[in-house]
Amino acid sequence: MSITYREVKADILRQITQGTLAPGSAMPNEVDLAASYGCARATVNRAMRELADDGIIERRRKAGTRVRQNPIRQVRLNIPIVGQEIEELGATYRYALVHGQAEPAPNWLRARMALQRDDRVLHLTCMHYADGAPYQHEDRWINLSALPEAEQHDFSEVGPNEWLVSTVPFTDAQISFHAVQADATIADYLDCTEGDALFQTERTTWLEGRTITFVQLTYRRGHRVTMQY
Amino acid sequence: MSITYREVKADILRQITQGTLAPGSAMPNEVDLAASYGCARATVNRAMRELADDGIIERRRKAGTRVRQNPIRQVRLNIPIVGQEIEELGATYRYALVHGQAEPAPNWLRARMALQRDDRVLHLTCMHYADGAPYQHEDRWINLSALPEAEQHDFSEVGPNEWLVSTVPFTDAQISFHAVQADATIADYLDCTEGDALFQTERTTWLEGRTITFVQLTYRRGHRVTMQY
DNA sequence: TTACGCCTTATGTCTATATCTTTTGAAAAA
DNA sequence: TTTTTCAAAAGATATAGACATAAGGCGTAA
Repeated sequence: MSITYREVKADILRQITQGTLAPGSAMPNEVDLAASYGCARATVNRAMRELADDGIIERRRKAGTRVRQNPIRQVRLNIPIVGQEIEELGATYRYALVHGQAEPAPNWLRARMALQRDDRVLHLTCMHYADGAPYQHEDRWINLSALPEAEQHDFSEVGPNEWLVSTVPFTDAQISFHAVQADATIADYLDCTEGDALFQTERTTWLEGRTITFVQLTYRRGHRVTMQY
Repeated sequence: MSITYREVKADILRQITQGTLAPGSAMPNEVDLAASYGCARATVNRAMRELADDGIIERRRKAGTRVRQNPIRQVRLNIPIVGQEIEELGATYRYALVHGQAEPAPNWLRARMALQRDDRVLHLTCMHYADGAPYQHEDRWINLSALPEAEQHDFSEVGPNEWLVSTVPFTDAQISFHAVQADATIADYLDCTEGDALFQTERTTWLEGRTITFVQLTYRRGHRVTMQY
């Protein structure tokens, strides 16, 4: 077999990292590269397409391909559901429903979830434990107009996150990470001190333009999200 | 022209989201799909490959392709350098070097950066401002054994991050996000109250197995990292 | 029954060629 | 000079056919 697209990709990357192909410089076109590697143009194309996707090079029709001045640094971040996250740590997962009640949406939440004036929400408060110790506090609101079956569902055994991903998979979401100070309630749940700095994730989820759910996930003290690139 | 791989991808995705193809179910093989779409196998292959890459379907040689039971939720997170980040907010960026000194690596850092006993590091403390207000505090250590030219460089005008990405692009890195409480020093720099919960990023960067730099980036109060998927 | 190894099959990849689309730069028109 | 138009260039994508590779499953031998 002749040269593979992986080898072409690796060779081009090597030339870039070793400085043979300088940042900002133009690269030969696909036809010429294919000729010099002695392979088909499609093979070069795939290698170049992946490098562009990785943020290493920049491609423009007619203008050609050039090495990016500064490579785009990007990571892929998996968003696991908390049970899996805990079990991957090698710990035992336990879930508890703290509180669940259907109620009219408060104003701040109506704005946040883009709800109508009379929309009702299911407010759930849950705890997730790793090896018996508090791991994550979940404060969730589900839009009952968009997902009425949530009101009948029993969340005492299975967490709302798990139920939602199996009931409405393939949603869109916006996620945000930030830091919050533990208030007395959260400190109590997460077994930490009031005022502690905690890592919090907020997530709003849509299905076909309708807001399904908004959730605040507050992690135990010292939680980290790590990534490689 | 006949059907495109994008259309095939969109159609398969539609079937999955609409439930025609149930989660966990096996899909027809590429040859059959190509026949039913009236296109080449390569076209179907690209559509399916991208769906697999998106975490929607699962492919295994011989075993075939099936719809994932729970789609993998993943986001792509760009790691901008702080100047760009601030300018994208529409604010004016200003940089200041607070402190810079070459010194022997303290023990905790030696462990963290996997340094030898006698390795020296350049310790830099910098501030980044958006429209004149504190935005980010940078505490950085550069391994002088790996990057001796850093010692001669003047970091009073251009931040170490910018200098590093142009001097040693194409590095590997591990990033971590977490929350910290502002101590008196940080509170002073970031113009917040001691004890405030702040978002912090830590990053260790390698080049060919050697640790280049370790940095702690502490953001102003209320900083958020947001993503879509 | 169990373990090993072959056969088949589905995906993975390459080739060679062709057409489509976007974009740039130059020529032509105002 | 400025604007419009157009052709060429380069990447984007499609096709048909071929071979490569991994792995499930079955048959055979221990």
